[in-house]
Amino acid sequence: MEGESPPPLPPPNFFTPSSLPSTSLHLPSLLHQPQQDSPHVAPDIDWVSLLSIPIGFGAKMPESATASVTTGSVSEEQKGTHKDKGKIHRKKRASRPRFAFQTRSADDILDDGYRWRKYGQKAVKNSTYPRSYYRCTHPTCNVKKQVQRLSKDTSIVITTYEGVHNHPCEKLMETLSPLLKQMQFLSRF
DNA sequence: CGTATTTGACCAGCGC
DNA sequence: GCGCTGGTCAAATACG
Repeated sequence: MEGESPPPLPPPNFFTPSSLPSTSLHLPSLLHQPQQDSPHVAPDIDWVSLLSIPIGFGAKMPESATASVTTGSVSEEQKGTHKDKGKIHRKKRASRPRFAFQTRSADDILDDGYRWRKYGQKAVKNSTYPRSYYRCTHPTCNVKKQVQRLSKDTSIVITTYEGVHNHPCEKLMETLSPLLKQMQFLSRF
């Protein structure tokens, strides 16, 4: 199946309101990241286009939140990782929409409203901390993300998303529905 | 008991 | 061609 949308940019709608409490996203001086690893870091981000995606709600970013984005060329193919009795083989480094950003948080996992299941962890070169691999738990969504703490600045966490969610954010719905109800109620007056 | 995480092994890509 | 490294699987384990 090729359910996912090929457009080479739209990221999922992270930074949902519900994600804010646990993570502070203010890192003014981090834009010049030493890009030691895979993710290339763009010095500037067009959050408007990033957030105005069709899926979900296009959540708002905190005013001065910073992030590093990297996008890759899309090549839909690695779709169904062939499973072969326990041994799968991904084709090449198939690139899908990909972007990384940094957050300052004591917590490795930032709550972006989606549910993630950890499927691996690896020690990486040039980094004191291991990289963790997560996959979206939604059955039809195979978005992945990698989370790695910066060895230089242990308060910084680099999160790399790969792919685009093809489903709404449940948690966000949960969080917002009472709010919406309240708004509707209030708007009657 | 069902679901999520941990962890070691396996495999493919890439550089030398 | 070989070795290194990163990415993924899956069994075992932990947790609610």
